[in-house]
Formats: sequence, C-alpha cells, structure tokens
Amino acid sequence: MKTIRKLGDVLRCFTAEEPEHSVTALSRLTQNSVSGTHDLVDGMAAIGLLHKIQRGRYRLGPLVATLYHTLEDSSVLLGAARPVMARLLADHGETLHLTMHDHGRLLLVEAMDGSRPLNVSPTVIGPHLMLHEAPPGRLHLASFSPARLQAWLDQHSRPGGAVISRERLVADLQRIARDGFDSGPVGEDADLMCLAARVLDHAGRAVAVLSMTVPEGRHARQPRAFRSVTIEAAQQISVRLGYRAAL
Amino acid sequence: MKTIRKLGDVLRCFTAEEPEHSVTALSRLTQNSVSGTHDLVDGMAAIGLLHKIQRGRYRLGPLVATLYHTLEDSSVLLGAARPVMARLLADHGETLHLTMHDHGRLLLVEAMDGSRPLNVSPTVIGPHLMLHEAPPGRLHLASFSPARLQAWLDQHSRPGGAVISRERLVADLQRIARDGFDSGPVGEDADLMCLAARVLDHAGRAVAVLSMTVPEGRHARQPRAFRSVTIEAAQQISVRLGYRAAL
DNA sequence: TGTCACTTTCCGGTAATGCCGGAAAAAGAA
DNA sequence: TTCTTTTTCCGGCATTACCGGAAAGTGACA
Repeated sequence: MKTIRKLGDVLRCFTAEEPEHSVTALSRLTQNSVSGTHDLVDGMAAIGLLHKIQRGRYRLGPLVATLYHTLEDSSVLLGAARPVMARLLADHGETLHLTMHDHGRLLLVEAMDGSRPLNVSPTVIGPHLMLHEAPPGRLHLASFSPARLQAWLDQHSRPGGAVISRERLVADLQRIARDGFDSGPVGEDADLMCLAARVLDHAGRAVAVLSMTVPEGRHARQPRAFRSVTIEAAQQISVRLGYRAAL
Repeated sequence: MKTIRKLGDVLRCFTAEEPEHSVTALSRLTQNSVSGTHDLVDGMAAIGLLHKIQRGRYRLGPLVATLYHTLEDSSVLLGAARPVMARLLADHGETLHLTMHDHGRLLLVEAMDGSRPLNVSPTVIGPHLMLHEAPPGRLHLASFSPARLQAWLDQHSRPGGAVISRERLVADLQRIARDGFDSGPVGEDADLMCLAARVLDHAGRAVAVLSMTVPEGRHARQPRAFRSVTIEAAQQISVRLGYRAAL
C-alpha cells in the first residue's frame, strides 16, 4: 500500500509550526516527484483531508475536524482520560500530555496547557520527538515486544546514531517497563522535567502514556510528590478503562 | 486517485453513531471486495488513521487526534469562530454548528452543545444530511457556481428524487444567496428550527456557515431576534477573518 | 509592459501495484 | 469436537499511480 504510506507521510508534514505547504515543498519533504505529489495532494484535497487555500497552498482540511469530533464522541480512552487530566490540571496547573505511538512515532492524543505563571509550552511534546528522547516515548518503547524493539533499535541506533548506547537504553527500558514510569528531561533541555506514567486498558495492555512536564526548579523541590500524583492519575485512567490492578 | 477516494469513503463510515466497524461491514458499506477492503484498512491502520482494537474491529486512530490538534492551532477559521460561538452560546444557550462542505457533503467543523434544559442535540447537523435538507447545506449550495450547482442537481434530483422540485430549489437558492441567510426545519423534523448564516473570508468568499438550531417553540416567540443574532455572529466571524463589509 | 524565474498543472507511456477470487487460518457457536 | 463466520494470506492480471517533460500560470523586477 504505497499510496497510503505516502499519504501518511504527507499528512505528517503538517504541524503546528508548519501548517501550510506548497506542492514542491511537500515533494521535497516526502522525497517524491513533484507531479506525483501533485496528484496525491489533489486527491487528498478532493476528499477533504487537505484544504486548498490558494494556488499551491495547502492546509489540513475540514474532514480532519469532522473525524476528530466522532473520535472525541466515541473514544473510550479520551473519555476516560479527559476528566482525570482536567482534575490533575486543576490541582497542579502543570502542562499535561496524553500520547500514543504509531510505528515508531509519537502521537499526541491530548494536550492540556499549564495554568501557572511559569509553565511548560505544550508543544515540547509531540510527533517531532524521537521515541527515546523523552519519557513518554521511552515508556512506549518499554512496552514493545522484544522483536519489535530489536527492529526499532536496528533502525535508529545505526550511524553515528540517534541512540548513543544501545545497551544502556535497553537496560533503562527494562527498568521503565517494570515501574510503568519514567522521568527525565525532554530531549536535551535540562530545564524541563517530564514525568510519564503508563495507562493500561481492561486487558492490561499498555495503550497510552500520561505525562506531566514541569520546570525543573519546581520539580526539584518535591520530586516524590510529582512522581506519585502522575502515577496515581495514570492509574485512575486505567481503572476507568476497566483495568483491575489486583488480579 | 481511486485509492484515495476509497480511503475517504472508508473514513466517512465512521460516525458518532457507528464508531466501530469490521472489515466485512466496511466492504459492504463501500461496495468493495472484502480482501481489497482488508488491504486498504490495514494500510490505514499502519499510518494511524485507523486503530485496530481487536481482530476485525477498527476505529478511528490516533493520527486523527494529532492532526486535529495542529488544525486547531493553525486554523484561522476555527480561531475566529470559537470565541464568537462561545459568546453566542453564553448569551443564548442554544446549540451551534460551524459547517463547511466538501464535494456535495456537509462537514462539521465545530459543534457546541446548547446549555438549556430543553435543547437540540448537536448530532442533528452532520455529514449524514444531504445538502438540501437543512439550512446550512442550502447556504453552501447557494454559493456554488452555476455549473457546479447544475452538476449537483443532475446528480441528486434524478430518480424519484432526493430533490422534489428542482425549479423551486433553484429559486430558493437565489434568495438564500442574496440574503446570506436561511432558516427552516432540519430534514423533516418540524420541531426544530435551524437558522444559518454565511461566513465570508477576507476576499469575500463563502468559507463556512454558522448555524443555531433551536426548538420551534422558542423560535416562534421571537423569530426576528434569533435571525438577527445569528447573522450578527456570522458577520463577526467574517470580520475576524479580515472581511470588510462596506467595500 | 515585457522578460525572467519559478511553481503548478496537465499529459501520455510504462512499470508497478492495487484489486480480486479463492484458499487457509483463526475465532466463535453449538 | 464440528460447523459457521470472519479475517488474513496469496498469486495473477488488469488497472493505475508514477514519472519526466511540456504547457500554463504567477509574481518580481526593471
């Protein structure tokens, strides 16, 4: 299904930072011919996935909004997570994210903006991050099957490498998988501390990750408290999904 | 681009009422072979547009949420409409919709739930409606080019027909285009009164329709007031988009 | 206004691949 | 278990997505 993969590549080019693209820009980004990209983009605009503002200016289209509304109405995960996240936000005012992963990519399902005078921008966590670069992604990695993890590592730890020490990462992931929790900076930014906890569904499968990202200063004052409220909230979501802790 | 059209067809099968489908169900709905549908759905799940819950149970996927968040952050229309709609909701408490259209289909961009004891369900307006069945869609039709309207009519007024009187509809559309406003029931439901007004962008093009749907009883009491607040709100959105009324 | 540089759009030939029916595998139902 | 239903896999064929090149369109600049 080459067409669909390309379609996905094109869709992923549209981000909050770059919400608008021309045909040539997309063809460069996706490494395809201009004319081929034109056909693709034209089709996507025809079904409403993209919207053609002007000659050669494309943005995400109205179908995205339509689909999102049905997702919103029907997603058990969102339904379970929203109230818990809202409560967490009300209590602590820190920036929150709910993520999933998809074929080695981090997907942002829900983001809530912190309400404090000094708080973390909600855009720090997003699809632009490699999985291993921040706690949410590492938690996703930690729930990969061994074979899948192998494949991911083979793909990303090769040349000069995104992953510096493969052995180190694997060891970390084992610990993370055991705890269902990870914390650390986001990428290289030592001013941020991201705390991430696993969300499990009724069958005990890892379906998502809840994370709270706070300024390192505030975190340093009471690290254990932050850790426990994050884990606690993630567990509440899991329970709402039908997970029973003590089986 | 057959693949993309099919992809669109599949996506549109997912609604708030039917958020989950099996492969065979989708193949029936889209009138394609089971195996072909399987390939398609598999690919869509691979890029995250769909999510495979279990063997043969598909829902919309996390990519939809991700894309929506970037749309939300970047869409000038949403940015302009949201505050106006929120204000309108606060003032009157009636159910609101912001729609666009796409190749003869009604697309729901934003919906806000009424806050009164008796109010209209937000699901009455949606992609399931034919364009001519409710005021928002008629307003979209009214801004079609003559040729495009011809094509649409040819397609929908044929056999025993969705459109009963073609001449009547055309006359109505001319009036609607002139006023930038339409009101009437939603489909056959005479208990509902939907008031819809056109939203124009900086270049004076019709980009969306704002509508307010109220119980007929409340509407009958002060029809002119409802009409004017709806038109007023739509104009506010247009102005926020850069439209200048008195050119 | 005319020229130039660039981008988008159109178009036809061809290699690739999406599509289909049929078989196998998996999951329930009884 | 056995039977039924649904999903998944597979190979061959026809369709079509893809590409390069040409044409049309757009904006910049003098």
